[in-house]
Amino acid sequence: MNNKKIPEATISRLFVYLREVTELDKVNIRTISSSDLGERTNLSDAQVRKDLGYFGQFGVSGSGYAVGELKQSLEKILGKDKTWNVAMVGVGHLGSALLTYSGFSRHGLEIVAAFDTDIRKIGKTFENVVIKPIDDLSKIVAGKNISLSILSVPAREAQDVADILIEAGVKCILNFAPVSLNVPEHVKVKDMDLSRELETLAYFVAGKTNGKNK
Amino acid sequence: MNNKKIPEATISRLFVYLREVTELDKVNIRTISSSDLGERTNLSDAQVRKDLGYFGQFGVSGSGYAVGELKQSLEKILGKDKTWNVAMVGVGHLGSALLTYSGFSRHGLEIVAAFDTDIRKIGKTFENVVIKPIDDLSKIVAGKNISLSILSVPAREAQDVADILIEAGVKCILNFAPVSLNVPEHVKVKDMDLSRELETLAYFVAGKTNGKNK
DNA sequence: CGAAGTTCGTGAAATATATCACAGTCCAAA
DNA sequence: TTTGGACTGTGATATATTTCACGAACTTCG
Ligand SMILES: NC(=O)c1ccc[n+]([C@@H]2O[C@H](COP(=O)([O-])OP(=O)(O)OC[C@H]3O[C@@H](n4cnc5c(N)ncnc54)[C@H](O)[C@@H]3O)[C@@H](O)[C@H]2O)c1
Ligand SMILES: NC(=O)c1ccc[n+]([C@@H]2O[C@H](COP(=O)([O-])OP(=O)(O)OC[C@H]3O[C@@H](n4cnc5c(N)ncnc54)[C@H](O)[C@@H]3O)[C@@H](O)[C@H]2O)c1
Repeated sequence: MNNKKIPEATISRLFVYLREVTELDKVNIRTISSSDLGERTNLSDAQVRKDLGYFGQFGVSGSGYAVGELKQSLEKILGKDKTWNVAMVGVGHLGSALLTYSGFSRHGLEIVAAFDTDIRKIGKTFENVVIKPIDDLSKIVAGKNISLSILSVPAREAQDVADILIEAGVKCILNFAPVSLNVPEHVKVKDMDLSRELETLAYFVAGKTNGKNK
Repeated sequence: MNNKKIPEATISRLFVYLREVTELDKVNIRTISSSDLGERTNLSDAQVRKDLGYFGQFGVSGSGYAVGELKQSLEKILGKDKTWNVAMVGVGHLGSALLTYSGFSRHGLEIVAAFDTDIRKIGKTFENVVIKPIDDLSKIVAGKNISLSILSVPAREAQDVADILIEAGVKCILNFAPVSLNVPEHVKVKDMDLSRELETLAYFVAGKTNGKNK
């Protein structure tokens, strides 16, 4: 039916559609058109239809998409019946906020292991996760079959830790350290460089607005 | 010389190049080729040259880019001589980690105001920033000429707070709440949806790897 | 100095992604 | 049942972004 390559952006948007139809479902809205769904997600109606179109035909001409069905279909497509184990490395300011965040598990993401080098932190427990020394990483990641990781160590440590994670078999890294990580082909990194994102936003409103000369 | 529209992705990468040449400069490397710079940033040599090409000619055929000059040029292009005031709304787990992060100010981003609704938090100080009630937002944002903001309130509150921010004159929102914000044309939102990013990563390694059925 | 070897800058080509636009389908109402 | 209106699904088109590829500029070295 459709064997074209699916853009990564499409997958990412599918999660947004799912979030939206989940909300609609809660308030007993039964049907939604691509244009309404687009409006709610700040996307065009065509974008919505095209994204869904990669995976089949979910809509009904004349009335739109059945919310319940679309929700189920998206959950199926996106593998929402699965749970992902996640390893967290670097339980500092940011790491501990993430570690205590309950939102992940609602999305099937379970932080099942956390690592740090600071002996004052090792052994402490956050949300049922005991912080382990980094030297235990390899064994634990393999043992718990972990393929996702969150990296929130200082920039200077990030590459070393990434290497350890990859060596241990991790396949994805959500990287908060402001460095470009060097990783093999089969490993996916998503950089979450907050400063950079803010600065990029600022760039596009500069001139119109009010950055101050130092 | 060049009046084509510059891709946002290019701007974002420029910050990466700048980070890299800053490091090179520190260790007294004087010259770097586009292919070396690309290697360090996980980009192609052509990409590097094209990105820089939007802003002029910085390179020297046969030897590459002079690190010091490139650094200065990038700083100029990216407005690194400016400082941006940032407002932070929602000083919870995530917000307080961000508030205490020293990395922002190293990039010319100063969190100069923080807001919350929780009376137990109002009045407390983090890194010289006193947490204020949300009702003071409008006045303070206008008074301090703030155009950037970080939104880390619960999802259900996010749209309301965004409206307040926009009404107060903020032009950019770095949004950590997992909701699609509705904003006017002239306001830029960057979603930082951590769960979604992790799930999207997971999607692309699924099959090859080990999500567990619930 | 001249030749060999690098590397840039940049149009042109290739890819990737988003939008358009409309035939075809379905619904609802009379 | 028929008609009008509301929508989808999807090729075709447009736009955006990246990669290619090569002439020209520059460096180095014998
Ligand atoms: N805190 C923020 O709000 C924020 C914002 C943007 C980016 N970041 C980035 O996120 C990363 C973490 O920031 P943070 O503020 O949480 O820093 P932090 O110093 O509070 O925490 C870092 C943690 O990593 C641990 N660590 C250091 N080396 C390690 C290693 N080799 N293996 C395992 N653990 C190690 C430290 O013991 C510490 O607990 C940094 O790269 C920072 O630039 C943080
Ligand atoms: N904590 C994390 O690691 C994490 C990870 C991913 C996403 N997020 C998202 O970031 C947001 C914040 O998460 P958190 O864990 O820090 O939550 P939190 O509950 O710890 O903090 C939220 C803060 O916002 C304040 N608040 C609530 N309503 C407000 C309003 N109308 N105006 C001003 N302040 C208000 C609360 O008093 C609280 O201090 C949420 O949307 C969450 O989904 C958090």
